[in-house]
Amino acid sequence: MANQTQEPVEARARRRLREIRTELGLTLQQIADRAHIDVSTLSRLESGKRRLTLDHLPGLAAALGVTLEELVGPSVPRDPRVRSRSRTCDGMTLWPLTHRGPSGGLGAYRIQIDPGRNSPPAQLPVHDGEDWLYVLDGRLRLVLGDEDLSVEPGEVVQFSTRTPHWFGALDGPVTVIAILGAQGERTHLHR
Amino acid sequence: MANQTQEPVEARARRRLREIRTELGLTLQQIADRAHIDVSTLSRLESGKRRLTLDHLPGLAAALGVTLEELVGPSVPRDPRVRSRSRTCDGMTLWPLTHRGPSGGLGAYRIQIDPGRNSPPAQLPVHDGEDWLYVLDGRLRLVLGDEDLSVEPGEVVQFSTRTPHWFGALDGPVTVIAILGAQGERTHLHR
DNA sequence: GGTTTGGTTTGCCATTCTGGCAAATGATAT
DNA sequence: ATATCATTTGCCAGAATGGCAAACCAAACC
Repeated sequence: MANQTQEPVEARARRRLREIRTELGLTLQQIADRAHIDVSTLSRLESGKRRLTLDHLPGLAAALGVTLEELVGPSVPRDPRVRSRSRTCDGMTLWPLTHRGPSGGLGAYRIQIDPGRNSPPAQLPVHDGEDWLYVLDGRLRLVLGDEDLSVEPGEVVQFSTRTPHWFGALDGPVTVIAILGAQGERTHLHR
Repeated sequence: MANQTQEPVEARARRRLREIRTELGLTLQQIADRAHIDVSTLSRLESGKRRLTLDHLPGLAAALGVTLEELVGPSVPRDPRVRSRSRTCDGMTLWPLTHRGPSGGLGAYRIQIDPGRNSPPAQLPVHDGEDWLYVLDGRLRLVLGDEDLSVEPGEVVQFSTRTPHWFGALDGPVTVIAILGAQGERTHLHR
């Protein structure tokens, strides 16, 4: 056999496949469609009942929004630590990344946005401060005043929260890193 | 087929296999032996008459003395937008994520740390401000005063830059999102 | 020329694996 | 209980596998 003393690359890739998919809250069907393979095939790939080949990788990596290396590479899995302290509201799950430190009303979060959070309320919140977002996975829909933007993975937006604003999912789950300035309660509605 | 619009990963791996082997002046037999596979199999792998699977890779990479990544190659790079404005220094590549805005001396970066940047200088920098790091990939080595920490993907660290500090790679390339406060030039060395 | 000597490719074939549909099973919500 | 969605499994004709031995191909050397 080709792989004896070494690590089981294929098995690990399989495990990550499932890990990442479930973390993103996606179904076999969704990924299978995006990767142009059959659901049953994907099921068997993940569960080890079918050989995962090299040419499966690009499609699957793209479908999951990760790099090829994240599937085959030797790097460690993801954040079990941050996981426990999450809270959910308004179709988003927030993992606080900062210990509420001396730096005042500023918070950093890893935010997982539900595909369902895809249209803004009639009135957009306005408050003091500045928000900063970095999109890790998925496409973010950002409404800023009159503008309705789409933000792609790897892109960044930064804006004053005095502008009426809202963000959500464009067409699937989204993961962002967010620095939210002035998390205060003095949030007003607008228009 | 699993791979249509994407690139032919398997074909590329095959090509590299042969390229590297011939460049090293090694024979099929030698590599086959080291990788514990049959010569005929290796021949067919290289010439595309047999499917190259994930579990072939570690053995072959080891036999050729290259990393797994060198065979499966650089994945499609993300974020072409941010990519162009990078700058490199001290074994790190920085992609600015903030437009130097009104928020003063605060900068957000996506930082790629070279595996070579793995040991701190004799004197650690000290300056005003606060740094915040979120590890995306790889393991970060963080030296903070007397502590020598390892930070895993998904984990976060936040510290005052008045503490003597340094960060680099632990055992491979690292990608982090960093918010560096007070990027000022008034950096001093310590001890 | 003809032969020798690596190096590489191919014939063979019992066994295993593949892909993709449809149907079964599991899990949740109503 | 029932409807709905997600995941797993049965099926099976056709394709791929592995590994031995034989064939092929060059280049070097009588």
